Amino acid sequence: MDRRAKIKDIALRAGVSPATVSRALSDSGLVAEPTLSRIREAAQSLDYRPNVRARNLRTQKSMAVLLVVRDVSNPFYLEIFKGVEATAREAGYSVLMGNTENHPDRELEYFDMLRDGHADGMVLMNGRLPSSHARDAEQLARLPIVVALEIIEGCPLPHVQIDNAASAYGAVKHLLSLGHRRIAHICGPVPEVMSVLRREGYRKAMAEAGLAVPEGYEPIGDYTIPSGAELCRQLFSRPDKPTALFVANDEMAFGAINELRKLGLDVPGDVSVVGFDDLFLSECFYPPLTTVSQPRADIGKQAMKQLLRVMNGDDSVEALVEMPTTLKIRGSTGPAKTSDN
Amino acid sequence: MDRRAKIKDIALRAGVSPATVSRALSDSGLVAEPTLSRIREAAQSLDYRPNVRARNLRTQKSMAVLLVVRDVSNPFYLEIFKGVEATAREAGYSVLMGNTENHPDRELEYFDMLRDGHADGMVLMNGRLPSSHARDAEQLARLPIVVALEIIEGCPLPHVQIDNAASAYGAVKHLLSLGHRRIAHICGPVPEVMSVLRREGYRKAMAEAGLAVPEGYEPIGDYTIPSGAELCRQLFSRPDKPTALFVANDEMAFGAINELRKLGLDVPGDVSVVGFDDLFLSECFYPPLTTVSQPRADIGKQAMKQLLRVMNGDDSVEALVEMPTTLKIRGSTGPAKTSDN
DNA sequence: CTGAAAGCGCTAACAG
DNA sequence: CTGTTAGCGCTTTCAG
Repeated sequence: MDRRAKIKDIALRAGVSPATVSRALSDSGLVAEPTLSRIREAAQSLDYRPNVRARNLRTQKSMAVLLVVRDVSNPFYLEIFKGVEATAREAGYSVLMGNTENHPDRELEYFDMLRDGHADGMVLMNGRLPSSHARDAEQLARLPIVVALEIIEGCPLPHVQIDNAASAYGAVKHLLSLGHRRIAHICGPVPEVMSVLRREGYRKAMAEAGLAVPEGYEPIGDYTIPSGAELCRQLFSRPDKPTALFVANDEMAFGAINELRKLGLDVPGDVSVVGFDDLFLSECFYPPLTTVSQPRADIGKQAMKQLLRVMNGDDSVEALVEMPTTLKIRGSTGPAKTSDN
Repeated sequence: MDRRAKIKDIALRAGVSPATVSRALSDSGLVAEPTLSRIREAAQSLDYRPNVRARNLRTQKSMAVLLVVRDVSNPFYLEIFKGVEATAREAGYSVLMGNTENHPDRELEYFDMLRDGHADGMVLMNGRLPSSHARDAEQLARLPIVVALEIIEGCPLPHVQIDNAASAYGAVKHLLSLGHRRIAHICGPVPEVMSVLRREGYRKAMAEAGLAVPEGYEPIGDYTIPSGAELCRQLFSRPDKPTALFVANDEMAFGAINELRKLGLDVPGDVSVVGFDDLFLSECFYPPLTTVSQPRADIGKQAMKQLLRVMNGDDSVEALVEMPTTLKIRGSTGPAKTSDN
């Protein structure tokens, strides 16, 4: 007996029809007791396992979801993976990794996978839609997709995100409260929404404090370490050097801090730095980075939860779930030197 | 026309049989030219996409592989994900995330998924087998599984790994060449093979240098930052404080360095530290960490390549692929103080 | 509560 | 080169 037992085999052994076996094994409650346990025993003794491919065809489901990111090797996603994976598992879904590398072709590919039945739903963290899909809002809204982390403007799909502007605002407020006045902002790749929003928060806090943002105080980076270093160097070659930096993500903040060290400037003695994201390692960096912490695992969980609702046709889907951030005040920020005020 | 076109629809429109359509669309080369393009056009105009679920059932394949790790949120895996994903994609496979959290139940679960046809193969980075499978080597060897990164002793499956002992040996040699004599080793969770091998490399280098390893110079950690900090503190409360540390992974090395800072010791001025793994951020850590760099993306690629061979019944599968490591010498190691010799 | 029958959409013999 | 036929293994009407 080498081949896998199928439902038919167990029907034969239990002396019932395949249909009954199917019903018994799916806990439908439609099978009576003497039969039920007979079937279960037969299944057990034959070491039966349902063939998912057959089931998938019949039910037109895959019990899998697609988790699409720009770059699987970005550490930022790690805990989101975990959150999504945990929630998906619980509901019986498995998770397919999608990696777009910011290629429009690949972005489209995952939409196709959805269409083709590779997966039943998708958590999209890609920040944009394939152009072919962006047009028709009606049709788009019907797709089983939840947008997480990133924000796609004017997109009718449910979103799970943080309040980027408010979080940035809070971070800058913190610097202000420490007495800083010359606060520069190393910005993300505008015009991406997320970067724009974080910059907005910065501007709002500055404006409220009655501070003008000097020309060139908002250089634009690309979220990478070298970019943070480079822009920091630029900023500190100015006559009006900042005493504090609000950096749009932690990686650029790392780059900036290392650059400051090279310039002989102490953090936070000479310059305070606030990041955004709270990466693994931001805490054990030296100095420990003050940063806006996103509840990444929860974002993953929420996104998957929403997606489950979408896939179940549950109408309690929320168009927008906003997750709270917290400013983690650590060692990279300190009071402004009084001479600098 | 709302419903998806199926092969039958396009057969109808092109005036051929479904079988011919299937052949045409799969580039089998069995369809002649006038027919071929007619079919392609029909498919195009109907916006046809094959239903993967039907195909999967028919072909008894899933065109998916399972990538099983202990903890998806461990940054170490990031580039491996990328390597596996890239190679899998190229071959038309998608990648399912598997996360065991070191639970035997979950480990088994993924083996079951393989059996059940969720995936056609598995890259196992879990370091052990479910007890139910460990017994029967014959049967195990027939499963489409490649073990990567971790080493499972006596397991007949193909492995893709690095030479842990030799890499550790090289790391310690580096410290020796800098004049260090009191070199301690913060060890991983023995008796796990990987930790044992790294310790072996350390011991070998020490022995060759004619140095005895003092009692307690090889404390055992669990690869986490706090564990590195704690063991470092212990080590430096001894009378015979080390002048150098070889730490079994980068995370514990981070913990150790932060602890040294707290103790008022300079790295590398007072103490040199070598890590293992070369994480994202090890380079931008302060001081930049000297560490053994594993070619993670390549490990992922190789593992997937081997798995493709296994799944294709290709007999060129190598039982063991050993990937080369390189010692990245950065700022956390320096010459021993002469007074310490 | 159980059985019979139909079919999900595709591919692969087997003929022609 | 193309058509016919027969399932892959399961679930789900529809009857009884």
